[in-house]
Amino acid sequence: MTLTADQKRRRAQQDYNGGLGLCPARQLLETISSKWVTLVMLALSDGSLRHSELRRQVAGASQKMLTSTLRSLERDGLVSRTVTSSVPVRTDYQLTPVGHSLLDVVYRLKGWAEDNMDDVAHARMAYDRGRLTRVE
Amino acid sequence: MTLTADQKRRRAQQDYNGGLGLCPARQLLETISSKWVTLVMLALSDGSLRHSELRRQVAGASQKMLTSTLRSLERDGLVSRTVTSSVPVRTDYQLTPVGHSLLDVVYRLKGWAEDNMDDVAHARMAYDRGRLTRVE
DNA sequence: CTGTATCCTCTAAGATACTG
DNA sequence: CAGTATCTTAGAGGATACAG
Repeated sequence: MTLTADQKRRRAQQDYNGGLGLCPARQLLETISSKWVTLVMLALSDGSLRHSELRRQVAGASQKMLTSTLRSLERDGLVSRTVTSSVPVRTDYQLTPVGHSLLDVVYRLKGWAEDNMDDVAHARMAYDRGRLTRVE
Repeated sequence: MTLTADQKRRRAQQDYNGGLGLCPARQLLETISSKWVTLVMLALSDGSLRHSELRRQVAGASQKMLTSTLRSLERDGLVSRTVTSSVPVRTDYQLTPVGHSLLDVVYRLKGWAEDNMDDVAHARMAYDRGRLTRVE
């Protein structure tokens, strides 16, 4: 059986989605690139916080996003959640050891970014300038 | 002037989008979490490749995505593009030094993922199991 | 206080077809 | 060979209202 290049590509696409898509590194990228994940983890870096405290500290996140971010972090075992059934309810969140180790990795990312994003920004400007002069 | 909590949150949202949204680390995350960026960079890690070679090596990427990924990498100065105006045209791509240094960071990410994503996967299963028994 | 549930919007990614 | 142009779609993120 002979496959066209296009068919091969589509099959590869399947492979990607079912195989590489499950690759650990890919999953990690998807986790930490979620909009609020790093900010929440950062907020929790020096201790546990209540939901309302997080809300204040990670200002800008809607309640829905804060909750869903926390849920996914909890699900991944990066954050632990402690509910105190008083009235009113009290909920505390804190990084697990795994969560802390991930935060270390995030700091490395941050380090590279701070060291190099200036260059990147300049490259972008140069590139865009080139495009403009060619277009106008 | 007094702001409601909601007004404060919305202002914070603005601040985020106009301020933190421009934070280097955030930009970096957005770059490398784009679906094909890491795969393309990986493919280019041991030398330059032509467009068609990349197409074969990064199987699964549509032509559009491959091109647009390459464009954004070029714009950021992570990849350089060399066009040879023969017939037919020949285009070669290779990582710049900055691109290589970013690849190093990506390898760190990959390392953490390989070391910890097992734990994460187990945490997920445990979490989901809990949810299920509660729901059923 | 801590959350769900609903609806809406916007954009990354993909399918497809065409050009120098 | 290398690339652009257009259309479509799935899902992340956000606004709002309600509930234990």
